Amino acid sequence: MNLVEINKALANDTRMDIMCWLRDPEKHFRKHKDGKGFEDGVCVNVIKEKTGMSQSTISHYLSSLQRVGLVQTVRVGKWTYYQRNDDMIRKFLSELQLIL
Amino acid sequence: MNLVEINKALANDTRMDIMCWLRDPEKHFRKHKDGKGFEDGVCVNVIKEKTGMSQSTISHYLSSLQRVGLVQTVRVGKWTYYQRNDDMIRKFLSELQLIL
DNA sequence: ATTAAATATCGAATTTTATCGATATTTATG
DNA sequence: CATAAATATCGATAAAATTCGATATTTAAT
Repeated sequence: MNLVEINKALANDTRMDIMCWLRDPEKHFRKHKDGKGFEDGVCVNVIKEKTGMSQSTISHYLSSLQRVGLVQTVRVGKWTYYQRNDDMIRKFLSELQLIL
Repeated sequence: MNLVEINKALANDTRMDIMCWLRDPEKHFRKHKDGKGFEDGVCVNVIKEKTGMSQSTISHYLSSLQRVGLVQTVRVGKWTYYQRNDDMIRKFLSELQLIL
């Protein structure tokens, strides 16, 4: 875990928003069209719609968040579902608490 | 207090290091040449020496940290002493804990 | 009043980030 | 297998961050 890299990932309004929204997908995102719930996370396109940014940008953002471990993904068919990695988030917060 | 702006300030190894070093100046910095202690903080030049970066860069870094409220300064004669703003740091950490 | 020391600001060069549209890839479906 | 849908990657451009050396400013000491 690299604290500064995680801070970089969170040093952007949209990426920070996404992290917060993913705490409670029901509250923040529209339902998946195929009726699937959010138990595996939220698919890229639904996040894209919420932000209003381009698909490529959001895909890129989500990759960054994944690269530093803040989110996890599952691929199911043609969809990639993104959800928070609460383990890593806890680790990050306590490490930051400890050293800062 | 702007969470994302604070994250940007901490999204750099040197600035993060400085914040950490300032937790315990006695441990991390050489003494001030005029014999002054660290009760008001650490002067720019001593921080500059520790990092090995240029004076202008470190001055700039310290300004960024001050702009977001992570450090406070006192001017005494020709010296500017920088020290942590623990109040703000606490606020930042608990806000981050709360929303992330 | 000059000079010297500490810090801040300016201007510039380089690197990194942000962001898009276009294209490639993967998977499901007719 | 051809097509469509979802996502990922590529290439490009604009904006922001990094970092320096040079210069300006402020204060102390002669």
